[in-house]
This record gives sequence, C-alpha cells and structure tokens, in this order.
Amino acid sequence: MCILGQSVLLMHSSLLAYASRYIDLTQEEAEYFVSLFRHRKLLKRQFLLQAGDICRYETFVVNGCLRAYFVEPSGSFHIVQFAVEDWWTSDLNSFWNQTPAILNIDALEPTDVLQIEKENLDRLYKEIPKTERMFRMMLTKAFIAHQQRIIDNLCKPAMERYLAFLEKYPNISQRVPQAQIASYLGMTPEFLSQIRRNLMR
Amino acid sequence: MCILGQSVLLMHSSLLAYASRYIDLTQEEAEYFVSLFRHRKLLKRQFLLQAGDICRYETFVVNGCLRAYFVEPSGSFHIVQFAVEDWWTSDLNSFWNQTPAILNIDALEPTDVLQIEKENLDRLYKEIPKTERMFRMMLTKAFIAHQQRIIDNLCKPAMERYLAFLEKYPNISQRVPQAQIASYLGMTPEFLSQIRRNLMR
DNA sequence: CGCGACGTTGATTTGCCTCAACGATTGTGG
DNA sequence: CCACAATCGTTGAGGCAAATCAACGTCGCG
Repeated sequence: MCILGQSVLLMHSSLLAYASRYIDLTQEEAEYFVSLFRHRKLLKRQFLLQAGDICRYETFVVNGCLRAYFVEPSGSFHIVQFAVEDWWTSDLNSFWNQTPAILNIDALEPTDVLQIEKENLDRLYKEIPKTERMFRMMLTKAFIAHQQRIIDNLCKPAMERYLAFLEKYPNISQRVPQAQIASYLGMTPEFLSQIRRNLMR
Repeated sequence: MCILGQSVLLMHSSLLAYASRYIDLTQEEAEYFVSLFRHRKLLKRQFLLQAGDICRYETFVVNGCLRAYFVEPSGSFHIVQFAVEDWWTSDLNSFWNQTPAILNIDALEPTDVLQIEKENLDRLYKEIPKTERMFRMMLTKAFIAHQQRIIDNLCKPAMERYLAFLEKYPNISQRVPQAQIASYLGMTPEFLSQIRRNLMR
C-alpha cells in the first residue's frame, strides 16, 4: 500500500470488480486485463482531453469526478456527461476514428483514472473475446441512457428534467456545482436557481 | 423470385451486404446467420411494437420506413428515430431486459423487415463470435450519433437543427411528412412551417 | 363530390434566456 | 490571521424563441 494514496493495486481491484459484473475472468486473464491499463492522477481542473486532440484512451474512473463538455464557437459550453466512480468516459467518436475530438474532458475533483489505448483494447478483444461482450453490454446500457435523455429533453420542461436528474443521479447532484448541472440539463444557472426556489414550497 | 414482391432470398442478401461492412462470413456462417431471422411485411401504419408489450426482436429494415416514438400521458408524442433501409430498430431497453416497452414502432410506408429474437441473437453470438463485434460496432456508431443529437438539441436553435437534419438525412426528409420531422426535431409543425417560410428567402 | 391528411398563416401566450447587480462562501497570498 | 479575489448561487427586469390555439387552403382518395 502506497503512502501517497490508493495504490495501483487497489485501482485495479476497482476495475476488476466492475468487470465482474459482466464477465468472469480467471486469475490469469484478470492480470492480463489490468496490465493493459495505465493509471493516471488528475488534479482539480486538469484536462484529460482537449478538443482538437485525438482521444487516445478509453477511460475508467476509479474515484473523483470528470465532466465532458462541448464548447461552442460563441464560447458557451454544454456538459455532455459527468463521470464518477465506475463510469467510463471518452470522446468515443474521436477514439473510434482517431480523429480530432470535439469534447473537452476535465476533472471537477481530484480524480484517479485507468486508461487503455485503442491498440491495447483491440488486442484485449482478440486475446480475451469475452471482454468484447462486456464492452458491448456497457455500450448497450449507455445507449439506452442516452436515448432516455433525448426523450426527456424533447418532452420534459425544465423543472421535470431537474427532478428526474436528482432522482437518477443523487450522488452527482450532491457534489457538483449547480451551474454545471444546469449546463447538463440544457438551461441557464439563473433559471435553475428559479426552479429550485419554486420547489421550496 | 416471388411474384408478390422481393423474395426472402433478396431480403437476406440485403442483410448480408450490410453485415459484410463489418465482418467477413463464410458461406456456411452466412447461411446460419440469416436462418435466425424471420421475414415480416408491414402495411402502412401497421405496428411493429406497441408500448407496454415486450420487445422480442431486434429489427433490420430491408426497405420502407419505420418510426419509433414515445407517447406522453398528455397524448402528445415525440419521434425518437426513423428507420429506413439498412437501419436497425427496437426498443433496446425493452429488448435487453425483456421489460415492457415505452416506445411504439410503426410503418410510415409499406415495409419489409427481418427480425431476430433475443434467444437467437445470444445463440448467434455464441456460435459466431465475430457477430458480437458487428453489433458492438453498430452500437458504437449509434451511440455516437445519439450523443451528437444530444449536443445539437442542447445548443442549436430550431432552424439549425432543421438544416442539419436535411443535410444528414436527405433520404428521410424527402419521404416523411413534415409534421413527423418536426416531432423528431423537438418542435411544433407550425413552427417548422414558419422556419421553412423564412428559409425561402 | 366530400372527407381526411397535411401544410400554412396569424394572434396571443409562455417558458426560458440575457443582462446586470448583489450576497455568501471559499481559498489564497501577504 | 486577515484581506481580497474568485467562485458560486440568488434575484429581478426585460426580451425573444417557440408553443398554443384557431382558422384556412390544398391536395389525394374513397
């Protein structure tokens, strides 16, 4: 155990615990699996990815909190995703095609992540095919969540979207600033504040 | 070749052509692959899935056009997806968990589809593992498209969303009624009409 | 022909944004 | 340990994009 914080071993066990929800790995497979990831520590506000760069890694969050956001030419920005413990994040389009990213990803808290390169991920699929199943399942869940979000954005007014967010992500709503949540929900911080006032009664 | 329309053989070749974009199948594998699908013909306005039912199939569109939409308690509805030739559709959440669907799917035109049951899909993954790769890749692309749609909905005004839609789906915008497109884009038909008038100059 | 589906137009309303100013809290350097 | 800046949330006035409601025109079709 490392004095300076959680050891890499503990990081790995966090990732393996996650994987075990989807697939069973032998001791040997598990070791190979985690060996393809590299650990990285982020300070608050440090970037994991900047728009324009190529997204080289798929990222697993061990602890802390990241945000992925899109910056418009006008300068305003919109949060696409929060990622806390046990979440994955990346600019999937950039990662998949190895093209410049349109998303920025940075840390809202000091954060530990494990990252895997595209090459290694392809290698992993090849060496341990059932890992491909895991990623397919993860993607399925993420896709469903995105679809639900599209539906909500289409038909729910601001207050309902906020209430749904509170219910769905209680662990996120308690740790990230309200302005960030407003951005995620597609409204201004001022308006979210007004909504909260109305909810007080 | 069947007198009453495209033969099942041609349907299958359409599906195999699609699959070949992602993976290579031997003759034998290809035959097994398509044998797991059943063909179905839909009349205009016929339902493929109704909310509340369990979504038993993943559906590949051979020709025609489907829409997947969500109906609110108030009665208003929102189109989540159009599916034309070479697209897949389902209520993925319902299919995945075998829980009641929240989406309705029906035909905007007479439509031919090929459907695979969950059991057979799982069997397919097992017998021909590379098919799992294909579905993972399809999902990745769909996920990316959904993410882009979320971004667009968050930051683009109605007119830009409409223009982006025209550019992205020219083959859809020419065949489905404008009111349907308005629903997909999250605006009223009246407002879309106004936008089109403004674009006339 | 007459009905239903579809698109258009205009008047009015409203949900949400913009802009600007003002507390409260945090944190950081002197 | 204090002072000051930065961050964060709140409040209010005014404006705009888009919804609502209602009426009307135009097809295609039974």
